[in-house]
Amino acid sequence: MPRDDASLVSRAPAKSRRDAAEMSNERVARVLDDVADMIDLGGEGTFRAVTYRAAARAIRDLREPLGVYRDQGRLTEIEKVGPSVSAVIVELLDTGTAKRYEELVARTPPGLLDLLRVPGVGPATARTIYENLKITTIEELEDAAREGRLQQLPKIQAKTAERILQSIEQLRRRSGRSLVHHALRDAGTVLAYLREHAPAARLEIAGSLRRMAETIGDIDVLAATEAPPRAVHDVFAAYPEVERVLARGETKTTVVLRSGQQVDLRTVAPASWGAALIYFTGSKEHNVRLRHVALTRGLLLNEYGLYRVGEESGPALAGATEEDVYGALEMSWIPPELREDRGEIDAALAHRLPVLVRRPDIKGDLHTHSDWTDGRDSLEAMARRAKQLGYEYVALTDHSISLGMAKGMTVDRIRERNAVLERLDRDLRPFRVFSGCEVNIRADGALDYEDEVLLLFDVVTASIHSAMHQPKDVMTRRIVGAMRNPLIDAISHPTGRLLERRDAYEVDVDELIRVSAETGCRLEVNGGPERLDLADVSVRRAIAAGAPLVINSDAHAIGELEWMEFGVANARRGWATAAAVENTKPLDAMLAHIERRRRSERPR
DNA sequence: GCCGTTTTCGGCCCGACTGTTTTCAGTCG
Repeated sequence: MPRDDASLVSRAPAKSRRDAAEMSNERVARVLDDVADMIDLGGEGTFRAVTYRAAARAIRDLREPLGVYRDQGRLTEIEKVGPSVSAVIVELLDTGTAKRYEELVARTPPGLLDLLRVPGVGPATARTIYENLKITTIEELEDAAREGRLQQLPKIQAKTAERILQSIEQLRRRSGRSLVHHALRDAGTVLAYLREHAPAARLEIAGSLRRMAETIGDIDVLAATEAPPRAVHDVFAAYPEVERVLARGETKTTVVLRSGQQVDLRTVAPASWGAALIYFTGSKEHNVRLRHVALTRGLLLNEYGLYRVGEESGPALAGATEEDVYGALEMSWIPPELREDRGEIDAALAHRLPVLVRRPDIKGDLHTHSDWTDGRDSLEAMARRAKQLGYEYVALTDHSISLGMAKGMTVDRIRERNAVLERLDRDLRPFRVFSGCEVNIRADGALDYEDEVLLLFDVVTASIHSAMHQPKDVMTRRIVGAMRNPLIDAISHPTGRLLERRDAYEVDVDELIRVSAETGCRLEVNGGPERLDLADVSVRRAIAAGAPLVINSDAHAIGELEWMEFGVANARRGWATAAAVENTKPLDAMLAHIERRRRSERPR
C-alpha cells in the first residue's frame, strides 16, 4: 500500500454507492484506526481508542468479508465489536462513511493525523504542538523544529526537537512502496479474476513481485494472447476492485485498485512470452546487462524476442520461453530473485549459478509465537499447522519477561507452558515440538533470563526490543555479548528494521557476521514481510563469511507460518543454498544441536 | 467502547526507555 495512503484525505472513506457496496475489510479497519487516532488526539478516553484499534486488528484477521458477518447478524461475534463499533461498521458498509467518523473529522484539524506518523510524536505531543503553534503538517513541524520554536513548548527541549527532525527525515526517505504480502494478496486476486474472465493463453506476475524484492512498487501482470489484446484489457479495466484507470492503450493498461495498489497489465503474442517475461520481470539493471551480452554476440534482445542485429523484422532466434532466450545467449536460466545485476549474469554464462534454497528444503520453523505471549493462536494450533506445512519440527518461542506488552513469561509460566508443549510433542510424533523463547537483550546487554532459566528451553533466540538509539559500538557489543552465550542459538531480526516504517538501528552487521562464523550462533533471516531482516545483501555477506543462517517466519498466528516463504525468497536473493541454512537439516541434526546446547558445547 | 462478571460497573498488558523531570509523562512494543 502506498505510503501516502496515510494522509487524511486519501484515507477518507469512499462516498460513492459503488464503493460503499464493496468496502473491503481493510478499508473498514483503516477507518476504525483513524477513529482511534482522532479519539486520542481529542483527548477523550484512551481505552475507547484502544477498543477501536483492537477491533480494526480483529477485522484484518477475518477470513470472510464483513458483509457476510453483517448479513448473518454475526458482527458482534467479532472480537472487540460491540453495539457501537458494529453500528459504525454497518454504516460504513451501507453508506461508505459513518456519523461517528464524520464528527471526529469535523473537529480534528485537517492534517493533524499526519503528525502521528512521525515516530516519537504521539497524541499528547501532537496536541501540545497544535494547541501552541497551530501546526498541522509535517512541513510546518519541520520548520518549527529547525527554527527552535518547538523547544519553547512545555516538555519539549532540544533533544526532542532533534529526534523529531530525524524522524521526519526518515519519513521522507520512505518511498510509498508496498510490503510483499500486501502486494501478493492484491496480485493473487487480480490474477484469479483474469484467469477466470480474460481470454488469455497465459497470465503471470512479473516485475519486482516476481523477483520477490523487499518492497514492491507497481504490480506487473503479463498476458499472452493470439487474438487482438483488446478483450483482455476490457476485462481488466472492468475488474470490480479497480478504483480508477490511469492509462488505457492497445497493449498496456494501468489501474489503481481500491487498496491503493497500482497494477499494470501488458499483453504480448505467445511467441514473445519468454522475452516479454524477462523484459517485464527486470530488474532494469539485469536487462541492460543482458542486452549487452546479446550485442557482443551480434544479437538484439527486446521484449518481443532475440534477433540477429539488422533482422529485427524477421523471425526471432528465441522468445517463446525464458529458457529459450537465456539458452540462445548460452546462459543458464536465472531465477528471478537473482536478477539484480549482482554477478548472476557472469555466473549464468559460466553455468555456475548456485542451487538456491527452496521452501521445501526447510525442515522446521524456529521462531514462532503463541497466545501465551503476543501471538493470536494456541500452542496446539501453531504446532499442528506447522506439522501440516510439512516440517519435521517447530519451536514455539514466546517472549521473555521484560516485554510487558507481550505478557512475557515468568518462570512459573515457562514450566506450565513446557508441560503443554511436552504433551503436544508426544501427541504429534514423529513431528517434534520444541519449547523455545525469544529472549530480550536489555539495554545494558544483559539477557532477561539467567542461564538456568534459559536451560528450561530447547531453542533460544535473542533479540533487541528496546533502547534502539544507542551508539553503534554499544549496540554491537550488546548483541555480540548475547551471541557469545552458548545457550543462545540465534539472533533474531538482527538489525531491527521495519520496512517503510523504521530504519535499522546502528549496528556493525559485519561484526555480527564475524562473531556468528566464529561462535556458530546463527543469524536469522526473518520472513516477516515487514522485516526481511537480514537484508538480502547482508545475507550474501554472511554466506561468504561462513556464518550459519536460520530462516524463520516469526509467525504470530497460524496464517503467518507461511511467511517462511518470504524468508526463503529473501535468502535466495542473498544467493543462499540449502547448505548455508541450518534449519534445512533434518530432525536428528536438530536433536544433536539441542543436546550440544544443553552441554553448552560451543566456542564462546 | 468492550467485556465479564464480583450482572450493571471497573478494569482494560504493562514494563522499559527517554527526556524531562527530582517523581513523572509520553511513547513504544
